[in-house]
Amino acid sequence: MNDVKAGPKEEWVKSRKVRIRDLAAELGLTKGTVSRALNGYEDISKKTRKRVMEAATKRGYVPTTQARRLAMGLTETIGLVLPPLPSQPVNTFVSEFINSVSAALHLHGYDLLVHSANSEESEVEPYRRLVQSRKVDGFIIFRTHEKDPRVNYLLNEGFPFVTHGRTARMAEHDWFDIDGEKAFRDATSHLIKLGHQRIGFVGGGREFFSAQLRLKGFRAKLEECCLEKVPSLEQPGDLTGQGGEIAAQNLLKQTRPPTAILCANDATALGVMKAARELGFNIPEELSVIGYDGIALGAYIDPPLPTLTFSIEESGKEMVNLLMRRLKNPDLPVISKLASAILKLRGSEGPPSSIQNKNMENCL
Amino acid sequence: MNDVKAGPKEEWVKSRKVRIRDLAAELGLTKGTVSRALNGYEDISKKTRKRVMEAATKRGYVPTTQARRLAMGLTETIGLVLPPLPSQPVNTFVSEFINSVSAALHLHGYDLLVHSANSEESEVEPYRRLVQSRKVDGFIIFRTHEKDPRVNYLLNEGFPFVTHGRTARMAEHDWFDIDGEKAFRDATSHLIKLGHQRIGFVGGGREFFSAQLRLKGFRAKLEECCLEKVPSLEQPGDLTGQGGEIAAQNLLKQTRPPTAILCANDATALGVMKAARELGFNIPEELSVIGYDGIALGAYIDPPLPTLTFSIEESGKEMVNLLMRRLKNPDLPVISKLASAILKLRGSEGPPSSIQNKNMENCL
DNA sequence: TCCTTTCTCGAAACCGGTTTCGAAGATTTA
DNA sequence: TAAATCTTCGAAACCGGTTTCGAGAAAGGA
Repeated sequence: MNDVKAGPKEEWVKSRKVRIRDLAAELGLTKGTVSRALNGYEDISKKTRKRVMEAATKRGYVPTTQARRLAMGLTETIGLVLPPLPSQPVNTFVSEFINSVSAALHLHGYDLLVHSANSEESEVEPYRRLVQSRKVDGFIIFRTHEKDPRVNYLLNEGFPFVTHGRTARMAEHDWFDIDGEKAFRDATSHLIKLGHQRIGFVGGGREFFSAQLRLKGFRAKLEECCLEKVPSLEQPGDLTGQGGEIAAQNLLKQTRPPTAILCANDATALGVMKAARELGFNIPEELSVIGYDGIALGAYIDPPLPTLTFSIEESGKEMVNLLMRRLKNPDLPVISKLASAILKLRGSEGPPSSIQNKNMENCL
Repeated sequence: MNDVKAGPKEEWVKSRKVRIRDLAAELGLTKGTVSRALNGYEDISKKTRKRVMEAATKRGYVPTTQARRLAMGLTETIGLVLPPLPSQPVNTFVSEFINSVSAALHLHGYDLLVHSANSEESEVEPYRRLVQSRKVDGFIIFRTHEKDPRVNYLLNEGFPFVTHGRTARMAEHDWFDIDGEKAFRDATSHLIKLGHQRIGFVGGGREFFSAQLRLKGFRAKLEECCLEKVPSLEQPGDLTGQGGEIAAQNLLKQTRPPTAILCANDATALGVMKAARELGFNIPEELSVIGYDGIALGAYIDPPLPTLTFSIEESGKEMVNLLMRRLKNPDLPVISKLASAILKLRGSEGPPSSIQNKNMENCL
């Protein structure tokens, strides 16, 4: 009776997986009963439940996920679409983030589906495909833009998602973010305390909201400390090393170059340091540089790179929590979580060579 | 008739997705006919096919993947289990690799399921779960060990997979690898040509087969050039920066320290450079260091880190090709592909300070 | 002893598709 | 004009599970 349509019995017993109907037939029960026994329904006698569970263990029965999910009308899968990687990725954020998200999802019985974005098509296309084919129940989005087409699309569809980073429509969706504004206020404050008064800033592209906020924090602290805002000390960047090099040249070739430079990320900071060396600036004696991302490698270079760092593991966990909450009850009000980055000094940021320390103590 | 059990019609028309039976009802056909029309069966009249396809487009019908896969008895999904990340990941291999694998799979209509390994349980456990629950059709495995329990398990199950890296049982499974042995012969050769005669080596842990092969290449070239093999110049490492620091101390505190050090990866190399600086060695004047991995960051440090690099994108593509071939026909003979790493000099490896160049030209 | 309640399980529908089979109707052939 | 063949589609089984409903048996109460 078990013999479905396979060849000799000995063969398929090993190769063919045992399905619920095999188990049912073996036990003289129907598959409905077996299913309920295994899923803890109350209307199954203890005796039968025990028989079923023992047989299931013995035969190594594990329900086929596809079938179970179809029957239950859910996918238990979350999508994560990798944005186009920079041609020379330097930070390990993506892999750590995937790792942490995946681990957190696993605790909830969810799987992580990772897609890559095809640079030739629209940014939302992968999302559209995943939504339409109903492969996922929700999305984890990171590296948000201020006006993010992915966010617009999903909001319009009413499809659940959580972003890592804020957007222009952050009031309408759950998000998790690092308080980059505060982080850059802190970093700026630290530099001012050291005596720096001409501080350069290399940004990260207008499209990334987070980069904007970092700039905002920088400016806020300058103003708070009554330091003059010098437009030429704010250089655009693109979150790459090359962008950092170019920006650094623009900064350091000025007649009064900055004595410290704050960078929107570590890749940029590395580019800045390279350009500074090439222009003959000693770091940190003549120039202090601070990055953002907390790349581990920063500790190994000479001089070590001070950076703003945060817990990627926490980011992943929190985002999964937000998403699970949303999936459980789509009508809950939007919530968000802001975590803070901490300034990881590595002993290589110093006071400016010529300290002209106006009395600023009261300001800090 | 379309009204299933949702509320007012206006509402569900937008929210509820259209299923094949809706389409069928709308067209006055059965779902079997609609399915065949959409899937290009020959027994559907051109007229009907056109009607069906137009309606499908208009209503935005996309078959639910879960259901299709269940009916067709396949998952079209490949699993990738992230090995426990080092506490301080330095290279971006993982994210680039995932990106490339995912893109390549997508071309074949396959999805990528990324799982993270729980360090508390056995390494094969995630694989076992994915196999048993039939969530995937095959695996992409990387960072192989010589005796790899994952490989053993999957071979025993007869489950399709491809590894990035060789194993003790490489004759039994498809694999892709970088020819690390040749890479290290090349790097060693390059150093010898520059005049180095005492070359140190920092390995990468016995468990990784690839690290072993790199050592093998190093030794082979030494022998080929009739250079004495000095055991104390071969230091174990663990592929981390800290490991590199320790190894470098062991090497450089010797009475006759090496004039060049080859490292099993870039993280190690960075640790070596850090320790060397702290011990007062000038790089590259007194010590040349070469790494392996091709991290982008290596170009930004001072001095730049020479490294052995390879195309991660190609790795991903090739592995997917191997796996797709295997899935299409499980009985094909095992094949493998070996790609080569190239020595990426960055202008910071030099001759030893005191060149005692024996005549070695004939040897190279 | 008979009726009601509670336990336990079988039967069948369902999830949303695919695929096989066969029966009409249309077309060609004899 | 009847028979044979071809087109085209409906009906139904199937993939491997879950869940609802109701029936029969066992237990409890009057």
